[in-house]
Formats: sequence, C-alpha cells, structure tokens
Amino acid sequence: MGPELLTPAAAAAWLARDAVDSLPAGELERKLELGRPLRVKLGIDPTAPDIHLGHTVVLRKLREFQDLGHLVVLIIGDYTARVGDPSGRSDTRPSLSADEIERNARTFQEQAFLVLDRERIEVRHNGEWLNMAMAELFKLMRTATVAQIIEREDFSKRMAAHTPVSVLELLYPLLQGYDSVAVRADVELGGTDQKFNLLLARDVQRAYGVAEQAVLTMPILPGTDGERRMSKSLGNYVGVTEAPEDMYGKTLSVPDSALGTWYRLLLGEPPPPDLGPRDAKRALARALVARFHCREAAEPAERAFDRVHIEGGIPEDLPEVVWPAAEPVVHLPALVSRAFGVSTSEARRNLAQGGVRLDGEQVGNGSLDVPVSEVADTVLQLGKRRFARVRVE
RNA sequence: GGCGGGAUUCCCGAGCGGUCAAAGGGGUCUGACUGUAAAUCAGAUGGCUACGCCUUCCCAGGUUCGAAUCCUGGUCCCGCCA
Repeated sequence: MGPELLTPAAAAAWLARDAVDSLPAGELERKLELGRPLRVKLGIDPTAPDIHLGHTVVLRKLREFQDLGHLVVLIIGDYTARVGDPSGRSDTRPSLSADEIERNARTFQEQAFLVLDRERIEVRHNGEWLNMAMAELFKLMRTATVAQIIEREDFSKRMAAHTPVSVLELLYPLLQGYDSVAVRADVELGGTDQKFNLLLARDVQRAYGVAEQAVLTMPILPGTDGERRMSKSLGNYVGVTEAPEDMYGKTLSVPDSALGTWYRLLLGEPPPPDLGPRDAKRALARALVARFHCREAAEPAERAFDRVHIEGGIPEDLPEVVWPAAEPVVHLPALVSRAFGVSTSEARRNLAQGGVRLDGEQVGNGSLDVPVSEVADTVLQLGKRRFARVRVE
C-alpha cells in the first residue's frame, strides 16, 4: 500500500488505529488536511539514554508519521536535565553535566534510529529557548493554574501521601508545553501517562498565539513480568541493544497473559490464531531479534536458547576463566567467584545448594578443594544460565 | 520563625544496652517443576580459603566490661503551626 496516497481522514484513522486517544476529536485529521509535512514532536529525557521495547511503541508510531512524509522533531531536554530531575521520590538525583547529557542524547538517538528514519528528523535542545528571562517565565507560568496542575493523579496522590512535590515539578508540564510552542509542533505523541502534559501544551500554545497541537497517546507496554509498565528501574525491560540471545530469552519469559498486548504494540498485529502460546511467543521473539539485530540473528538465538533451556546443554560461546597452573589445588569457591564475579560467600552458598556444576555434574557436596586436573578444560556452570570454560595455564 | 518526628543491610521496614550480621516483606539468587528466564513450592541472601575471623545500623566524638540501641555536636530529610 502506498500510505502517502491516503486521504486525510483515512490517514488519521490509520495512524490512530492502535492509539488510546486521539485528541481533540478530529484534530489529527484537520492537521493532515493542511497538506504539508507535519511537525511531530517527541521530547526525551537525556537522563536515561538506553531505549527499551517500551519506548519503541511510541517510536514506531513516529516512524509511521515519517513514512507518510512527516517530520519528527526530537527534543532533547538538556536544559531541564541540567536543572536536575526532581521527580525521584526520595533519591535526589545529581544533575547531569553537559557532557553526560550530550553523550546520553547521542546514545538515545543512535538507538532510536533502529526504528526511526534518520532522514526525516530534526533534533533540537530545549536549552535553546528555556534559558529565558524571568519576565518571560512569568508569562509562561500564568498559562495554567495550580489547581489545574495538581489535579493530575500522580501529583494529587503524592500530596495525599505527604510525599514531597517540588515547585519545579509543578512547573515541568509548562516547560514541556513551551517546547511545543518553540518548535511549532503540529502533533505530539506520548504514552497514556503523558496525556495531561500533552494536553496542557495546547493551553500554552494558545496563550502564545500559535496553533495548538493534536495529541496522540499510545498504550503502555507491560514489562517482562506482564504486569507493571516496562521500565529500567523495575528491571522488567528488554533493551533494544541487548544481545540476540538475551532478547530472545527475555521475550519468552513474558507471561502468556501479556502475549497479545506485546504482539499488538510491538508488531502491530494480533498473535497468529493458528499458533499456540508457546509457538506464538517464539515467533514474536524471533521477530524482535530480527528487527533490532538482523534476520540472520534470530535463528541462532532461538537455537542457543533451546540448547540451554530445553536440552539443558551449554551455549556455544563461553567466556573463559583462567586458573594458574602454579596452584595445584583448586578452591572451588574461589574459582566460581573468579569466573562469575560473585563473592566467595555467595559461591559457597551456591555450592552448598547444588547450584554449581562441572561438565554438568553437581559439585560441592564433598571437599571444596579439588586437584587442578579435575577442573582443567571443563565447563563450569553456575545456576541454569551462567557458564564458563576453565583453562589452566 | 516556632514545635515535633525521622535517618537501619539492595529497597521498604522491625529492632528491650548484651543472646544482633540485626525480625518481616519486596527484590535477587539457587533447587524442584515447566514449552519458558512465567506460575507454584522450597531454601538462601554483609565479607573472608570460613565450625572461626573481619567490617556494618547517617557523620564525628563520648558514657559503658559491652552500643543499631544511651549522651553531646554536626549533616540531611519529613510533618504540623505561623
């Protein structure tokens, strides 16, 4: 299909087909009727540069806009990041240096280009316009009321729970809205959690006499636990640059209940009806590896997974741990510690619990010291999925 | 500005001056089981060539035979009132 040939109404419907909200009603279609490339805004926070699958839901939508001939305006929140993100509940994050911000932003862009078309993108830093005069800030602050802003659920919850909310946090939605003014955004995308901010930006735009943006919110992708939103801090994420085997394995660990959501949000289609959950999940895992690595990487990743988890075998590429030949007696906790970077105490615990194997045989029931000949050129295994080849030299 | 409350191990959160490497939960790890790194069940969870030794309870001092627990002074955080 040639999407650029769609009528505005059809294009709007197509773009909004998997969105949660397209607000206000009909706005996106009116924007498309303008008949010029739209400026589609996405703001990023350069404090966390790594992109995971959750981010790609919005990125994919941006890509669809690009494929229809529109322009993505990527805003790097360098200025706001330098002030320091106050949203951490208890942990006050140190504000980042300009260098770190630039590095993070570059990493983010690099990873975002796994999804986006790098030809149709404009990258801006909000330091360009946010370093404003106090008088200008007054004008901005008048565009919303405190009541409006604390109406948001997360603020009202925190205030009810007596957790601190800084004044700066209250200001954030306005700064984000001002970004939309500065870049003349026609459309802004975000997760459903951004709905408030995205809509408030319209108020700011109106106050500054520029056209108000259309807003498109996308569903939040659940993490590998199938429950909570995918996020790095919850540890339930799959990074787009992760090794094929990890990406494959993590995808398989997603509970069946979340399978449908993952399919729709990541592949844009429901799971194949003729496949059972196991095979559907394997197909999804292959597709994701193929997208973020290459088609050729998917098969080996699946084979590696099967070998380790289904057949109980060992992976092909093993890291090595070297034991000095000068020491004729191998202290197993020391060997495990050296091989996998765990403390010797932890190594001892795992030995005691039968979690350590040499060439598939559990060890550690007897003596913790074995002759070096017994470990030379064996495969040392900790738990189910950590392996190392022992070399003596 | 006034008055109160708090800081504990990865996180949250118990903790009588000795029996505290410190309850409980979460997380994590290991085992069993499984199509799965899911779910469930069980165990473990400061460090150390280790039936013992070493370092932890915001920081610095002090009292004591002995302090996470008491005192003094700092630092940071929170709430209430103004």
